[in-house]
Amino acid sequence: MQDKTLQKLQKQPLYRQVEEHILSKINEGYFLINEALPSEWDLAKLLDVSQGTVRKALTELVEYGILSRQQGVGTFVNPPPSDWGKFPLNVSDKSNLIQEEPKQEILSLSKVTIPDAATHFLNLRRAQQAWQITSLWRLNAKVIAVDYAYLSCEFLEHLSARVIKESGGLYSFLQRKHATHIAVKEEQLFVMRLAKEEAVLLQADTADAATLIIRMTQNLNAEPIEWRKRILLNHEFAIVIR
Amino acid sequence: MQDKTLQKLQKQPLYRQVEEHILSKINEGYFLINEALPSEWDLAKLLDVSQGTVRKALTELVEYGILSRQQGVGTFVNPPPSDWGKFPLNVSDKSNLIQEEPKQEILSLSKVTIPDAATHFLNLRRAQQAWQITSLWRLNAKVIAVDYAYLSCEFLEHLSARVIKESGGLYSFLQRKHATHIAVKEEQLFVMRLAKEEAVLLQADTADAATLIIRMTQNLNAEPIEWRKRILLNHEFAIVIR
DNA sequence: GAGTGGTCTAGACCACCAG
DNA sequence: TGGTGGTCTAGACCACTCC
Repeated sequence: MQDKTLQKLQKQPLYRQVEEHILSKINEGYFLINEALPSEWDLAKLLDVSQGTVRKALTELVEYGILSRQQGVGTFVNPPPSDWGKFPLNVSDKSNLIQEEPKQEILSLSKVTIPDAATHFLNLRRAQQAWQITSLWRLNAKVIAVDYAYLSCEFLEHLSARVIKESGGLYSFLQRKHATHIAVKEEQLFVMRLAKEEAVLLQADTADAATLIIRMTQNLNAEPIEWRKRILLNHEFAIVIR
Repeated sequence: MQDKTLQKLQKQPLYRQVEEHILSKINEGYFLINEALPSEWDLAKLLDVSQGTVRKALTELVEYGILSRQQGVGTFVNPPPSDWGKFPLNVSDKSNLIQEEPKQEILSLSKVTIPDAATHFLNLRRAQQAWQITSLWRLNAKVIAVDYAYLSCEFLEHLSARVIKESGGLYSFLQRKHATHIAVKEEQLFVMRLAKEEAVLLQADTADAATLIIRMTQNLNAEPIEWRKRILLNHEFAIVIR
């Protein structure tokens, strides 16, 4: 029983260390997206722990949405989540279960003074600078939502719309390029009427009803990453919560 | 190794049988609400399984929200969930984390022809009869939501507003009196404008914006139980999703 | 039939809480 | 200090998938 890669006798439980190890291998590109991991027994041998410990680690990563399991086949690395989030839209036709995810278009990226509402969650001071990423969401060519994401400039010094697009979204970019796996901490939903600015962007009437969604995301160490505000026209589409 | 209460060599995994056993003991009133269960080791001895198997069963019941665990203290039976659901409301004051659950008032209970939208989920035919339970929800005396719950009459032959009130809500009633633990299968959220009928009930203006919530609930065997429609005025309160 | 995930055991030790 | 939940092991067997 020799310590090979994991530091036993640490405050962190062994299975957490196994999780960290697997995550870092994913980040390094050693375990590839949509590819199978080594079997539970092989991982156990590799890391010098029991299969049960590997199993517990994999179970948590499956619950986080990072891995998928198929009995008799293997355990696979999921692609990074999209910026839309985990609640798909459901076209409310007669019991059609057509669930779709809208397409993102990044409108702009810039440094702005952070909105007051976001300061507390991101641990920033009032009127400090932060990245603002504005996106438009389309379902079948129709604009259905606008989106303002805010991130601390200290956390991310360099950023451009191009690299985010190339990665396929902010969350994908953070996972691929900054080894930051993202998790939603909380979402808050309000009804509202559109202000002029959003009505123009959404090609809708002022005073139309919409859903205001505030999303707060963090990394797997529960450190705040992003505060996002979305205005969604879900008259004809349902937000599906499972 | 004698089979005492569980039937081993069954298609169901042992830990599921342990779950069933614990649930039935809760339903029988043998394990009391807010009281501690026997320790994992005692349960293991009692049911003639290993502590690991008991542990896995308890873990699932904790995830369902039926039990709570406290390290070093014990495992406790939670009170049944309220009809409000698992998403509390958040007063949107300056980062006040005051989360509150509104108070329910049952307005009426009657047999009606079921709305078309609910037939598919409840496996009923069009224009069949179903129970309709109408509730009003108040936050600090202010009316904020109306609620129409539908249940199959075949599933529940006898029902009255009084017994539901006495139990503290429909879900509580189903758990206490019908051994039916309830789980949300899916919720769908739309924005809408108030129709006259709801505007009156909610003491709001016609054409005011509101959130329409469709909730589908099932028992732990994934059989459909209830289809519920809620109209919520969440201008000033957020629905909090964790 | 070989290989994978899924279940189960018996026994050990650790971390936390209460009296 | 004794009892509880939390972690970990080594080894066994089952259930499923694919060749």
